[in-house]
Amino acid sequence: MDERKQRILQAIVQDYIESAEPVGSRTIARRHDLGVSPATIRNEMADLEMLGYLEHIHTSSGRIPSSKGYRFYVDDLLPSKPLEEEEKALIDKWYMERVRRIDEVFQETARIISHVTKNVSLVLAPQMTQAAFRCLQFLPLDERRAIAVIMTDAGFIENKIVPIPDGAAFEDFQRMALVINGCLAGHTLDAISPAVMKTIREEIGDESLFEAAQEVIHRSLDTGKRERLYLGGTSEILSQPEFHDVEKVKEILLMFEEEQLLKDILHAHLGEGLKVTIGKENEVRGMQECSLMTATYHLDGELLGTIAVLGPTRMEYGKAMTLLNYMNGHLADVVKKFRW
Amino acid sequence: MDERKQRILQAIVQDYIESAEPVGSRTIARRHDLGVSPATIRNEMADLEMLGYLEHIHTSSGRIPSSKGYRFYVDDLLPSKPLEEEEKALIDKWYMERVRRIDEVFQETARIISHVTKNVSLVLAPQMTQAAFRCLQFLPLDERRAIAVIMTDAGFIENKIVPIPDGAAFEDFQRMALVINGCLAGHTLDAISPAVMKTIREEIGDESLFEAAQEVIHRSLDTGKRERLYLGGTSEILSQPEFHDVEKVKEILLMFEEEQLLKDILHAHLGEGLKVTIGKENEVRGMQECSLMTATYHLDGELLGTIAVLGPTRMEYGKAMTLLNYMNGHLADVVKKFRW
DNA sequence: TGTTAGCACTCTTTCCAGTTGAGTGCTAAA
DNA sequence: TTTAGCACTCAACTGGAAAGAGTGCTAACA
Repeated sequence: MDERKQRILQAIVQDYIESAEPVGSRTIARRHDLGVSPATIRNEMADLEMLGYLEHIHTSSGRIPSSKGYRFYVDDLLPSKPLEEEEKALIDKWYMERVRRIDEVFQETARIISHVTKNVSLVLAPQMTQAAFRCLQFLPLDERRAIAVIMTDAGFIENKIVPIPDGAAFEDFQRMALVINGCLAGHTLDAISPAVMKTIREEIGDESLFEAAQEVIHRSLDTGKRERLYLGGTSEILSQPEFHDVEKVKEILLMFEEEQLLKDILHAHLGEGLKVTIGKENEVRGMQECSLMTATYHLDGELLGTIAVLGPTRMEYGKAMTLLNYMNGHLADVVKKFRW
Repeated sequence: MDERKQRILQAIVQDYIESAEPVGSRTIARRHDLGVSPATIRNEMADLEMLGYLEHIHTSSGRIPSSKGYRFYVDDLLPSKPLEEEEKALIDKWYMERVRRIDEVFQETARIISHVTKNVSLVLAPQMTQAAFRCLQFLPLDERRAIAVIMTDAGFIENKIVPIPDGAAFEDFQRMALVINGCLAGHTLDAISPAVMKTIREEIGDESLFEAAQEVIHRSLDTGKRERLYLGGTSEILSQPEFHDVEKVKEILLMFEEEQLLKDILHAHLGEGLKVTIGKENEVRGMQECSLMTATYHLDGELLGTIAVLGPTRMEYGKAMTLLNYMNGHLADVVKKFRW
């Protein structure tokens, strides 16, 4: 793979991303100053096809990049350009204007990403399991019920109604809260071991009270695992010529409805930094003609969540990468602002 | 509009709903036992077109119903049939299997409606403004902050972090909670008047404390107004031949992204019972080739929210109406089960 | 007088053949 | 090694012909 081949591949990928039409040797020669004639380019293209970087619909059509071609382009040929200052300012402005509560941060992030990249965006919001348990408190509701309020370090508060077992009083619950807080404070929720639970059981003593406690803790774990997913710009993707076929649109919309599937996909990329999965590299049916770019964002070293761009393989990788890299670092600042 | 015309109109609408093709006199004569020849039907069709119930694409095409035609069909010709017992059982099963928390009730309702009708469903979940304020409590968070927990009769609990003003202590907040609970208990949130606020101000005495209280109350009002909207089956609509054109799909998907617009539309129908808005009767651009069927559900006489079916004008009105009527009565029961 | 059969007419859809144009692959010359 | 030239391929477009569905009108019929 000599340098000229690389330049030609780069030219083809860029032209194809722009035009969505198979590109021919003549077009490349005219639009890019490679200093060689179309015939030479044709020879190189034949080689590139042999090597698996390009594809051919039929004998007399131009070339389009294969998944392998995009992969090489993304890994080695992508011209990097930082985000414009004014774009950064605009993004800050959007956050300022439209976000009032912490969960709106993610909604707005999804909006921004889809708006800038003209593709679908996905934002997986922090899961409580990664955040440390902070404290649990009970509030009296009526004679037979109490409200459990559970807080974590990441700024999330959950609540649940618990029935007070016969023979117990609200005061027992308050005592129980002390025990639980003593044992669990600082633990991440998925680090709560059976041994710790056993200690709690012994300290509480009463079996029916412990069952209530267990339910609360179980619930907080359960809620924690329920990561939230925000989708943006599902209609943007329809502007792309590859989605002019309604059947394909349907397939992808159907995928968007399967929230758990999307969460699992994003979850699998958690902690991997910026990663691009191109075309057939995607295992999920319905995404084989798409590329997915994911990035994980952090806050003070603690894993927070995943942001992603989903578009046709012919997406503007450079732009998407630039934006995700920026949001990656920026999102932590925004979250901090809307934290406690 | 004699009876024969009505039967012919009914036959045309039904056939068109089924086939999505303009229907001709011969088809009607063959498929429906009207006892007259195609020629007679042609004459009647010409009359119906004159009266505005039918439309004509070009000289030699069959007829399709106009908005007026659908309107007459829905109002006067719709054959009513109750939901099958087994369908009811299936719906109950779905709720049982998939719903764990109160907000999942609405998500699942949307799923069920879209699944049964093969159209898009919209569910506007209860707004707190309609629910009565139950009580407010504070929990200590640290020296300078407290957590406010607000509960309403409808089973919703919201929380918010409030800073404790300099010079005040957590105990002042507890005193404040007593005052607020005394003044607001039983009020619906939108019935909290300036006069009541003034009383609270006087009873609290301290200005900075009152400001904190005001913020909490304002926040609970604010959250209350944020009705939640659940969408289901956006991909279903693509199976309909009228959405084979990607431009139309895009237009409607774009509408789905404007959550506030959808909320406003559903909100406008709140309290009107079962209502059908057909084709051009819809004022919103992008919905002019669709019909929207809405129904409001109640719980113990208290307004809860709106459920709706959105589909092409050629939707199966009978089925949708049957289902909405059933869900209408049924949803209250389900909500009750998942309430406190 | 309402109903029906017959027929001419309209318009869409489908098919086919011919043409155009973009693009390739190969060969031979520079 | 590069390039010009040329034959070849294939998709996309064009125009016309034929088929088919359906209408509207007229005249006959019960």
